[in-house]
Amino acid sequence: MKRSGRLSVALHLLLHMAERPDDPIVSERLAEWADTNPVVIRRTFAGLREAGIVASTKGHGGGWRLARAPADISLGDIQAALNERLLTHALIEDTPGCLVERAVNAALDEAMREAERLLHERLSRLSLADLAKDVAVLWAADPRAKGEHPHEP
Amino acid sequence: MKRSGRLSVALHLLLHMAERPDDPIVSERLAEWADTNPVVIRRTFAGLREAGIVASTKGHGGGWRLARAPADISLGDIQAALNERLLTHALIEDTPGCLVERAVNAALDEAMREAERLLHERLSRLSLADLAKDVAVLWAADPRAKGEHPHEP
DNA sequence: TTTTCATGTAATTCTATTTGTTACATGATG
DNA sequence: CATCATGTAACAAATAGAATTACATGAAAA
Repeated sequence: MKRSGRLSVALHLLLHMAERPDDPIVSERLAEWADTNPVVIRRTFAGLREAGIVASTKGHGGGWRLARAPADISLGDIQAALNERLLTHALIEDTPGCLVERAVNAALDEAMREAERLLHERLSRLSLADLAKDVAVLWAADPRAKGEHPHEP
Repeated sequence: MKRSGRLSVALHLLLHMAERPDDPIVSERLAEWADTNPVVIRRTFAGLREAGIVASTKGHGGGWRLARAPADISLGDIQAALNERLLTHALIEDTPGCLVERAVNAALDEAMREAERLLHERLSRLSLADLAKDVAVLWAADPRAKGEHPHEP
């Protein structure tokens, strides 16, 4: 597989950041957790910073932390901040002269937009705090699984 | 742009094939219309043939034609036959040990599946005949536009 | 103030996916 | 049997995304 995608990676890391709101985490550590490169983290998180979801500080003791409470950060916010394309939007070209192409584009575009709208609404109804609760439920159901966590001390 | 995508290309060509159900169209001509290569057409249409949407014949007078009436071919059928991925399905990995990753995957997967289901239902409610009707409406609204069609004799 | 640590970002390389191309086999028609 | 068309495999090219390198900026500690 490997179908990571920025949204899932960001969610994973943000949830870990939410576990310890007080100490910032450096890009290098986040990169280890996500099995990627620190620069990729900075690039990805740049959008989150602009959206006011995370804040970064330089120098000693610096790193990344959440800028708002987990309950105030929806998955929709995160998705929008990353502007990752979740749907393909398979249109033919900008302004086709062919009437058939125009009709195809119109139909597909409308269907895609509707699906996109649904997806965004659904993601907007979930917050980081909700997901953290899901994690707690999983943990209660299978306490041993916490040990399987590959990146805890 | 150039965001073609197999679905939009296939729809475009199928609609043109629906205009003249009686004479098969060769891959080379379809390729010209879609501004691509004949082999790409054959590859794309192979899925449609397996799904019983189109039929191909070899030799003189051969080519591609619709295998069913346009009213019996839904956009959902076509999309399924092409198995083009319209949504990104951004999951982390197959079976993550980390509970956080599992919770993220569960939430995203459910949202994605719902959007996918909606999209497929919506596409399944539209047939090629419906789109052909849309084309007719466009033509009535702007009769000159038929002349802009780049691939008519 | 100088060193160290961390982010910010541009530029480049790597890699995986998709698309396009070539070549040739198979089958149907005249 | 010559021609036309699909069917496919194999390969090349283009693309997009990710990873890497390099260096600048700023903050804390020494």
